[in-house]
Amino acid sequence: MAEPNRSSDTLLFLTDEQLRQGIEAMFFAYSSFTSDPDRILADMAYGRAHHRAIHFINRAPGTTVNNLLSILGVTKQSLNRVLRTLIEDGLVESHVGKADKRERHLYLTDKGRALEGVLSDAQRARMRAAYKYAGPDAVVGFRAVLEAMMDPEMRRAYGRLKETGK
Amino acid sequence: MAEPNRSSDTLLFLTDEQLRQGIEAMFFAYSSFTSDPDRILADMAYGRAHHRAIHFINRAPGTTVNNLLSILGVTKQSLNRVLRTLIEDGLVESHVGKADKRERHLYLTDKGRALEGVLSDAQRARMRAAYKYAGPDAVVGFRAVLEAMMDPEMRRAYGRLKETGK
DNA sequence: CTTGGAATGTCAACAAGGCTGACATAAGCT
DNA sequence: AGCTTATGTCAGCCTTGTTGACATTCCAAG
Repeated sequence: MAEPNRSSDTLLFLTDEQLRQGIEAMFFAYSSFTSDPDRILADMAYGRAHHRAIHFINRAPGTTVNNLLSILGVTKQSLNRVLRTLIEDGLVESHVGKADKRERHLYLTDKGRALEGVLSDAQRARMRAAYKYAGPDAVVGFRAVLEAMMDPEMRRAYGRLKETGK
Repeated sequence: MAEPNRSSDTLLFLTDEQLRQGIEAMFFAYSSFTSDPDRILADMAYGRAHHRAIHFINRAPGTTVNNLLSILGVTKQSLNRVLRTLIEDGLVESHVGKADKRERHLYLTDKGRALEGVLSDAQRARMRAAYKYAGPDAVVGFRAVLEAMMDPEMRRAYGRLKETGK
C-alpha cells in the first residue's frame, strides 16, 4: 500500500500481464456478482433480465419504457417480453402518461418492491463484504476504474442515476 | 473529490446508496467491457462463449476440458458445443491425453491465436485507457475489490491463473 | 482378471433471452 | 392532413445456458 514511487508505477501498471489480470478479475468477479440474484430467481420463472428491469424501475419509479430501454441497452421486443410477464404477475404497474399519453410510466407494486428487496439485499451483502474487506481507499479506486471503463453513453446513464440517489 | 476525513469514511462508504452505486457501476462497466469483443465476434458465427474459451485456452495451453469447465462455470455440454465449432473451424486443436486417454488437451492453432490476439487487443485497449485515466492507486483498489467480491472457488481459479502469468 | 463405478466427453432436446423485421395503434407536432 | 414518435405485438432466428441419455476409458475391489 502506501505510495510506491511514481516513476516505476507509470511503467509497470500498464503491462499486458497487468491488463490481462484486470480482464480476468472482471470476468470472475462479475460471475460471482450475479450469482446470488440468479440463484434466487432460478426457482421462480424469472431470470437476470427480470432482475435488471426490477432494479431500474425501483431506482427511478415512473420511468418510461423508452428510458428503460436506453439504460438496459436491449431492444424493445426483448424488454417487452420481460415487462409483460412482470405486469401479468403483478410486480410492475404500467400507467399511461398524463402529459404525453403515448408514454407508459412504470412502477413497482408492493409485491414487486418485496422481490426487489430480497434481490438487492443479497447483492448488497456481497458488495458490502467486499467493500469492508478492501477498505475505503480501494473502493474509491474501484469506482474510478469502472467509471473510466464505461462507454460515454453508459457513463452518462450512470451519472444520471447517481444524481437520482441524491 | 479531495479527501473526506478518515473517521466519517469508515461510516459513509458502506451506506446502501454507496453500495447501490457500486452495483450499478459493475453493470454498466461490464456491458462496456464486453462490447468490443462482442462487436468483433458478431460478424463471425461466434459469441461471447467462444471468446471465453479461446481466452482461457490461450492462457493455459494444453488445459483439459474438465479444467476449462471449472474455470468457466458452465456445463460440459454447453462448453462442448462451443468447442466443437472452434475445432471444426480450425481455431482449436484437441489432443487425446497420453497418460489418461479420457482427457482431451486443448491448444490454439495459429488461426486461433490470431483471433485471440484481435479480441484481447481490443479488450486490453479499453482496460489500458481506464487504468491510465484512473491511475495506479485506483488500479490497486479496483483489483482488491473485485477479488474480494469473488466466490472462494473463483478466487482460487483467478489466483492460479495469476501464477501462470508469472 | 474381471467387473462395476467414476471420470470424461458427445449427442439430442429444450428454455431464456438476446436479435431483426414487419406491422398496428395512438398521440404529438408541423 | 400528414409525418414522426412511443409503444406494443407477432413471428422467427441465434447463442448459450440447462438436463437426460449414453459411449468410452480408467481404476480399483473382489
